[in-house]
Amino acid sequence: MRLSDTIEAFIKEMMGEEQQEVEIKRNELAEFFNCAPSQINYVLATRFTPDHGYVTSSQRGGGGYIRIVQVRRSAQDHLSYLLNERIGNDIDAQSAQILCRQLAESGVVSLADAQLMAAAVSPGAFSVPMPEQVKNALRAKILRAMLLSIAQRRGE
Amino acid sequence: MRLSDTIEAFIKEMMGEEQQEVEIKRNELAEFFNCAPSQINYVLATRFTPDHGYVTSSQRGGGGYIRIVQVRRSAQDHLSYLLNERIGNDIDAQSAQILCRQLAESGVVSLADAQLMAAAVSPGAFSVPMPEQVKNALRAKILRAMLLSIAQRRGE
DNA sequence: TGCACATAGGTCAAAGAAAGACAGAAAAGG
DNA sequence: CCTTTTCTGTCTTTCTTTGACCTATGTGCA
Repeated sequence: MRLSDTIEAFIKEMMGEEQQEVEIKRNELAEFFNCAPSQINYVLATRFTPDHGYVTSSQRGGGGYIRIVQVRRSAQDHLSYLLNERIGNDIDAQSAQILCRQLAESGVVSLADAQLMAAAVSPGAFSVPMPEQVKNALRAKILRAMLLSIAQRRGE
Repeated sequence: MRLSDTIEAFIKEMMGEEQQEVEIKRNELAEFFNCAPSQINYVLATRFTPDHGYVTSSQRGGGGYIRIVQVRRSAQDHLSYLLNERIGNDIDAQSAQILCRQLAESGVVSLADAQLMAAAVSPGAFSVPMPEQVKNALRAKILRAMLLSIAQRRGE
């Protein structure tokens, strides 16, 4: 069995049934499996992506950690679709507004969330001199980040 | 748990419910936690700034002390302060994160909203090639737009 | 009054502790 | 073989902790 698979299994094992969330220490884990720390990143990058239903966050420096949260089953498919297909690498202001409204109407996100997202990517918020292309790319990233944040909500 | 976090928690614990204010002895506290006195300054500088909702003052010499006062604002005041004073024409990523967190901690917005806003102005969401100055300007606009959206939904 | 000394806290830079990024080597699959 | 996946190593970035030196305040004594 490949190391990556072993580490993947180990992390999933750690993630209990109730608590779909786990916090690891990259260096400790690497030491435990006797591998380079960056191996852990490889596992995360290839097996714990949003497409796989996971969102990760981390903290550097003394006492640092990596937190892996499993996205709720119901939200996962939507998330992959939105991230990969609906929002591309760029999205114009109007499409973004429409998307936010649809998300609210279809009940994927709350009205409040949708309004917040819409405000963040509104033309007004983006009224700063820079090429439209860059704006569209940025809008996509911001929407993406916000959706990941919503997907990440769980438990507390 | 990091020492800084422990000290932060300890100080917040000391701060009673009514009495939103506490006076500490830097050296005593350092002795208690078995650390360098300047560690206390680090905690204050990173967790008890005005952005975090605290104001500190101190007195040197015999009988010296550090006083930490928590500033309590109404939700309205807090929002208008951010909109009119704190967020200027630009704001860096870290300040924005801290501001969002503070909004949640002071109960002005829900934790979910705060996280959503934080995600929108996070370094990750802004990982597109453009000068930091422009990013900061845009961050300010986006943050402002989101806060206005929240203020508005509070309106009716 | 004024100076010496003890007692505090302040500043800053360097060291330490993690995690991230990315290129390139090694191994597996076909 | 050649391509793709896995793994390692090196350098970078971020956050924390420590330590050395500085400044301010209070006190006692000439």
